[in-house]
Amino acid sequence: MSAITFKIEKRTAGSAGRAGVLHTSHGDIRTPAFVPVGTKANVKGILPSALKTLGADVVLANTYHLYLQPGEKIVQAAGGLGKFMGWEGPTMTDSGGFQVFSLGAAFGKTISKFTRSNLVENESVGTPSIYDPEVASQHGQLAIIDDEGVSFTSHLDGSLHRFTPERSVEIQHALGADIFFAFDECTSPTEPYEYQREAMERTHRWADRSLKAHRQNIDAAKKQSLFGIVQGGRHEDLRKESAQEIVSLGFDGIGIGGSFSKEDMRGALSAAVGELPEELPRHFLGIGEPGDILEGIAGGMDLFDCVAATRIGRHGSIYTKRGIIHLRNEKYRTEYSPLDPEISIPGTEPFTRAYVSHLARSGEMLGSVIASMHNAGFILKLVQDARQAILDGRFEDFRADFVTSYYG
RNA sequence: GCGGUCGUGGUGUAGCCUGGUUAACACGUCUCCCUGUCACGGAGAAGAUCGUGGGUUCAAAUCCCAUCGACCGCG
Repeated sequence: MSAITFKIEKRTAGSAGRAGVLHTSHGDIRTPAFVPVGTKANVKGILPSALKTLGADVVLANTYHLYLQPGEKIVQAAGGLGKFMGWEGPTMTDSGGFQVFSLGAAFGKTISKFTRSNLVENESVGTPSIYDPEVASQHGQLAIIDDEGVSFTSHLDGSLHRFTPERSVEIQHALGADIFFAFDECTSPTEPYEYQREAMERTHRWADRSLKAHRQNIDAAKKQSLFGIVQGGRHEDLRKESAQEIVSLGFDGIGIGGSFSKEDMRGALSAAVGELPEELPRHFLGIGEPGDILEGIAGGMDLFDCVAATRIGRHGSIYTKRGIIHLRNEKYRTEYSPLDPEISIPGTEPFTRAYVSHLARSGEMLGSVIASMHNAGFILKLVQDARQAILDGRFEDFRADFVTSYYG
């Protein structure tokens, strides 16, 4: 049994896309949907009320971060993630597995510089039992993967911690989101095929353990839904195999994980989606840029989360119908025009490029707030418009028009 | 008027005593990057002939003299 129900309302004609509604006890998520990321129980720079006005149905927080600070017990005592952060709608949590990747993303690329390090083991068999010390040290972190789980040091104080699939489920039960993810390993695209297979199979074992741990907690299983994650790197055969395996385990929804190059994304996605049953909601983890989201929608994905909107906004860049612009650039200092003359984002109407350029240059937090709101609103609207286009039977035209304008 | 301190990229400084490769650093500027988060992030670039004039020396930001300017103290 599942705590959510998913209904597909309309499919695209020339592609695998679909529009639907994902019902949760905290409200409906109209799909395709963009899920703003609120890692530490807040979408950086955007109040929940504003987020709602911008059109968000659901937000996603991170297990790794909330476990470290303030600790899942505090969130649980507050009444769960949604209550804690003042968000009344549906919520999701990521498993923390991605940190295994993000802490060691450059492993293999710069490994030659560290051959003297006794931290690097089993290099020849492609088993990075410890990830790149240089990258890790940027965060003051190390992560050690074994079949049981992953040991890692906190980026906050360097203390040692350990996640296993069971522990991740336990934490996510405490956080109490409507939808949460199984603990997985996200590999670097630079890893060889053998390692991609090894990591994928480990992720499958972890998925099975996650599901068992979830079902053991009767109360949580009634209220929360668990999504399994398909891995397999850029290899279509692995993606296919992973999708079959994850589906067979009986999750409430499917996440597509991984780190791709642009060229590999479409193939890996379609290979996986081809193995998925229609009725399960599909979440494309960490995607993405406007074009990638539309690609994902066409490929049959329903949910997307991504930090890019708020992150690039914080760093002074905004999406426009004509592509990304860097507001910190010299020329925008005196451009007294709307952030994007071709689109209206609720709450950002009064502000000009010159104004936000000034705020960004002077390090004012309001600049980050306005740009984050604009970008989140831009992506939310893009996905909403795409949804409407699917319902109206004109998705491919909509997509082509957008891409032509955005990517020139 | 006398004595002293100080003048180095846009800003603030280091280097000067013990002359010697492309004058260093921070911030700022310019450009790029950011896809299951890093708000105070990452990469690259441009930018000073060291106040001015003269002298010593193979060689001066560095030593000497003069001069201009800023500041401090004494009159």
